[in-house]
Formats: sequence, structure tokens, C-alpha cells
Amino acid sequence: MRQDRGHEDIRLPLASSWRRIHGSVARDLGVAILSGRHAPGDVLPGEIEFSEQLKVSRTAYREGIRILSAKGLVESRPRTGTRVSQRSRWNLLDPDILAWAFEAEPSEAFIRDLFELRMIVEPAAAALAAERRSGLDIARMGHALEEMGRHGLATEAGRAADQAFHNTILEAARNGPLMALSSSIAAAVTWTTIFKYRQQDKPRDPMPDHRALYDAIVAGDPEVARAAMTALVRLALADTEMALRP
Amino acid sequence: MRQDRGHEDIRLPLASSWRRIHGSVARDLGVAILSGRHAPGDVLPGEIEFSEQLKVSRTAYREGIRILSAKGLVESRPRTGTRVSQRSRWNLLDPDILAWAFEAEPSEAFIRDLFELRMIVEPAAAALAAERRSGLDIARMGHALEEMGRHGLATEAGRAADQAFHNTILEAARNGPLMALSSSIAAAVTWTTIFKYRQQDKPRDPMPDHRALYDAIVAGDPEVARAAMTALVRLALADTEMALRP
DNA sequence: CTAGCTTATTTGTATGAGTAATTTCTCCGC
DNA sequence: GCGGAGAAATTACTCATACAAATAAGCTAG
Repeated sequence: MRQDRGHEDIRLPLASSWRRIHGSVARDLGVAILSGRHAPGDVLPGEIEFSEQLKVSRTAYREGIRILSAKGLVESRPRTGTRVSQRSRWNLLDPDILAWAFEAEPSEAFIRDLFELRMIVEPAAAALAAERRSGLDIARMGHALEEMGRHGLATEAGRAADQAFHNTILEAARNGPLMALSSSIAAAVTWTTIFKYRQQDKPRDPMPDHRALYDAIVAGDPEVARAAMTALVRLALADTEMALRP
Repeated sequence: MRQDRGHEDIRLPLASSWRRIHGSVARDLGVAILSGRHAPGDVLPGEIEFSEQLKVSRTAYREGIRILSAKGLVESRPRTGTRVSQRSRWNLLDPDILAWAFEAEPSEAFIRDLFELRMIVEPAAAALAAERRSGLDIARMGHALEEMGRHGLATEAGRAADQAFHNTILEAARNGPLMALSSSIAAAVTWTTIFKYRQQDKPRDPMPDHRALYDAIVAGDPEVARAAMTALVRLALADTEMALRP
């Protein structure tokens, strides 16, 4: 029996994984590395010592390290030990790494970088989506817009709908590697909202630009869609910049 | 059960990881998944059974699975077992996943997707690089161009120089998340060359468009750089398309 | 038929022993 | 002194075994 779980569980990327011990070891160490508490080049204590320090078995500790290693955060070799890799090796587009990076307040520079990426990727994705979107995509986007309008971005449901809207556009672009950027885009979207509401009492209404984008994609006009998304991201960027340097 | 490891030490992106047993378990299973031999939704045999089948200990097997799980390829839960995740969960931008995907001949659709991504990302990166490049960046790009010209893309050294050229541009864009796309770009670059040389005896000379791009970045003109990169990728795409549908 | 308990199965964790890789040190020949 | 081969020490890696925890499925009482 094939279960079609298209959209089902987008949030909580690997929620179950940090319920197990190896998962929380990875998460704790990952956050420590991303927040700079372990700098690139630093050598971690040996397996026996560190696992005892963390009060976990070597098995669980090693599995945690394996996770970090798979994401490029650390490298282990016999005799040398396990050391934090150079930043350039970190897979900054990995969903978990993004989540860990945002666990602590992320640096302004990182948020700017994500917006720059968003500005590059999303307009192009919107253009592709306008050409390739299916009826189902349109229905999902429409539903997301409704939800967004009904609940507003002040509620969890509204923010989830916003995420779903942007995510559906990426899906509609029908490009696997592009889709893999969704967590990065989602992170930028989330922090836009956070900053916007932190700064302003009566934030700008996000619905008009979203509706314009939706219309363009429904109409199947790639260039209009590209322009609409560019405008949308530019506005979001303006909101965020305002909060970043008050 | 074919456990042949084709070419042992030919290239070494993260060579150390598949030297250890857990690494080769991850690699073998990863290739099997990416090549479709284990489809999304499939449940793998139990740990004890499968690890015995692979002639490795349960510990090593589990560490391999942890690696795959960290990259989104599989999910394990007690009682249900370990199953291959939906494609949308795969982190297709992970360097290892790309390497595994290209271990077997990749699908045309995947190569097209990568090119689409390249066409989106690289022109924008070139524009940013033109604004932000340092003297060191320019020196590196210049050196890479020289090497490329001297050895030609028929040699390993020439191809490495090509990679280095494109990689330096991404670095010069001064954007961490963007840099993390380098392995995806590199994969597309590599397969361009492979297809080009497979198809044509006397392939198009890649130097003129590379030099034009280099000049634009040295001159610090973002729009010219963007245009030059767009032209370069378009040519590469044309070469590849020609090989894809003969 | 439902709610709740039981059970069986599978992954998760712990521990200890032993292996392999690799850096560093040492010693030998020169 | 100096360079290189070999020994030693340190560290991660692998293995085997035992037990714990989670959970889907089946069972039983109501």
C-alpha cells in the first residue's frame, strides 16, 4: 500500500530524531558548534571521556558524532581525534543545521546571506512554477492563501500557511535539487515574520503581494510571476532590514 | 549480492569516510537507494539480519544507517523498522548524495535539474563576485584559467582547474549558504565535460567564454559578469543537451 | 464495537574487549 | 648532526552480547 504523504508533515524536520539519545547528542553538539562554542579546528575530548561527561554510552555518543560528521560539521580520525571542520565544509543548507543555527539567535550576517539566497532562488522558482504548476499545486496555493488570510501571520497556523505557500511554489518548479532548498527558504521566511512582528505594532499586510504572485502563477505567466516574487521578497527584505538596524 | 566496489581510489572527495566500514555501508546503501534499488517506502531488513548479510557488526551497520538518516535518505523507528524516506526528504544538495547519485550513471532528468539550478545560481553568484572579489580571488581565478588553458579539459588537471575556477567565483560571492551549493555546481560542471567529450571529437573551446567572465569579474562589473556567466552556462547546456538526445 | 491492556518485534542503549590506523618518538646507519 | 626505518603510544573503529524502551498489532473485558 503506497501512502501518498505529499504535504503531510513538513514542519518538525526530523522531530523524532532528537527524542533518542544519539539525536540529542548531535543536536546539543551541533548547536554548540554553530553558536561558536566549539570553533573550527578545535579538537573534542576523546570518546570515552566525552561520553562519560555527557552521561551517555559510547555507542550513543558515536552515533551522534556520525550524524554531525555526515553533515560536515566534524571529522574524526584515529590518533588525531574528532575535530570541528572548517566552515566551508559545513553543509549550511541541511535542514537540521539550519534549525540548530536558529536555535540560538542567528547572526545578522547569516540572515542576510539567507535573504540573498532567497532573492536569487525564489523569483526563478516562481517563473518555473508558472510554467509547470498543476491543478493540485494551484489548489494548495489557494488554500494556503485562504488560511493565511484567515489566521494572519500572528498565529502559528497563519505562519504555517505562509510556509506552505512558498513551499508549494518550490514544489511546482518540478526540480528536485531546487526543492531541497526549501528549508533554507523556510528559515528566511520564518525570520522575516519574527523580525517584522518584533519591530512593528501594525505590520504591513502581506496579502496583496502574495495574491499578485498567486495570480501570476495561476495565469501561467513566468515573467510576471518572477517580477511578483521579486517584489514580494524585496518587501520582506525591507521589513527585515528595518528590524536589523533600528 | 554484489559487493563489488568498482574504482577504489580514483577520486577522493571525502575519501576517509568510505574507508571505514560504517562509511562503506552508508555508501553502498546510499548508492542502492539513489539508483532506485531501494524505492521510497521500502522497508529494509532488520538490523541483525541485514548486518549479518553485509558481514559487518550491528554497530557498524547502525552507524552507517545514522549517516543515511542524517542525509534524509532513511528513517528508523522501533517496531516499524528502517524505511527509505520519500524523495522530497532527501537532501539532494548534500555532497555525498550527489557523489552517490553520480556513481551510477545519473538520470537525464537529474542532470537537467542540476543545470537548471546552475543557470539560476551561477549568474547571480558571478554578479556578487564581481562586487566582492578580493585580490586573492582574482589571483586564484587567474591561476585556474592558466591551468585550464595549459592542460585542457581532456586531462584531470584541466578539469580540476575548471572546478576551481567556478568554485572560486562562488567563494568570492561571500555567502555561506550559497557556497554550500558548490558541490551541486561542481557535479553539473563535471558532467558537462564528460558528455561533451563523449559526444564530440573536437569539442568547442571553453576558454573564450571563461576569459570573458574572468575579465568582467576583474573589472568589477556585476551586470557584465552576470551576462557572461549566463552565456557560459547556456553554451555548456547546449553541449550537454546535444549529448543527451543524440 | 470500543477502550484499554498485553504481547511480540524492532530499534535503541550500555559495556567491555579487542583491532586498526596514524602520529610521534626512537634508534640506527650514515 | 641528519634522514629514514621501525617501534610505541594513542585514538578512533569494530565486534559481540545483554538489556531497555518504544510501539504496532492483537486480545480481552465491558
